[in-house]
Amino acid sequence: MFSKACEYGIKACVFIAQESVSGNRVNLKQIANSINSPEAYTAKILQQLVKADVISSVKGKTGGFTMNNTNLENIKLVHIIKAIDGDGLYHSCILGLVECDSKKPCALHNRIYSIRQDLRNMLEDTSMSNLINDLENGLAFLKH
Amino acid sequence: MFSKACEYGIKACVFIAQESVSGNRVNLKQIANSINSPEAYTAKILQQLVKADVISSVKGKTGGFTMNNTNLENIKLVHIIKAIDGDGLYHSCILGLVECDSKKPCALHNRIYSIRQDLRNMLEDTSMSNLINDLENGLAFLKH
DNA sequence: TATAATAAAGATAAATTTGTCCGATTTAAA
DNA sequence: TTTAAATCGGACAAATTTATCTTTATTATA
Repeated sequence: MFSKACEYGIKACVFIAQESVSGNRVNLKQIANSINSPEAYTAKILQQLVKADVISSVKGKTGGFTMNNTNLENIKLVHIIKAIDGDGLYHSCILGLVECDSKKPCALHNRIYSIRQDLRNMLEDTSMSNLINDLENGLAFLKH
Repeated sequence: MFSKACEYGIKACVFIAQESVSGNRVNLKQIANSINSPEAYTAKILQQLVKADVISSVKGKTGGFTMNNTNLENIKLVHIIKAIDGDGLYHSCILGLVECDSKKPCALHNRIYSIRQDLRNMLEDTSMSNLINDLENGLAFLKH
């Protein structure tokens, strides 16, 4: 459903957000460690997220990554996913037709429509603060 | 969401099913043409579907592919998808955790759960006959 | 100022997915 | 019996995704 890169990106963001709340800036090694991801590849993904303004970075010694923690309820899953995978997940035709809409639907268009809509709503509604809450309460995990 | 191979597989099956109803056996060229897919690659996918008993094939001149048309309401989307992509779509963790269930959920587990369940139900409920109906009535298309 | 730790950037490599090609086998029909 | 049209199977190639390596730029601190 998501690319591997996107999976890493989401987990990294949640971790960064969580640490940002506690006032901590975290570096690549800490991130990769906390989400169980390959370090160098994770670095590439973090760069994409910095460019997309989802997270911010500080170079140099004591540098690392943070999220503006006055804004965590405005950073939604959809922002991360768009930055990495684009918005094909609920925009492009599920059967790959170039032209597919309610006027000229593919064979699955109507059957997948509401499911995709639900997915879209979830991704647009779920914020970093929402996700952190579950984590803090031990209701969810970023690694096993 | 689906792999390219799976997209082709679904479209091919619907086309084959539709022709089977009319008593027609169809060959690779007709299939690739009707769903706008690369011929040789489509051949590979059809082989997988034959092995998985989703479709059947006849070799030699006048050979081709058919579906048992007394059984079209029992062939569901899920059978095609399992044969090509496996059942990861609603079985494996959306964030890639090896261990992820209601007892130890990933950060998105609960938020994606019902959406995946809806997807699963749709794939398990939608049969070839269902899909053919829409096609026959001009309510859906396999190519643009 | 020198050093060490960090992110950024670019090149490369490995793995997977997508796609092509060709020969073997099968079968209907000329 | 030959030929032509079809699936099958294996090898190969291209494209994309995932992952690594190396160098450069930046910055805090000893």
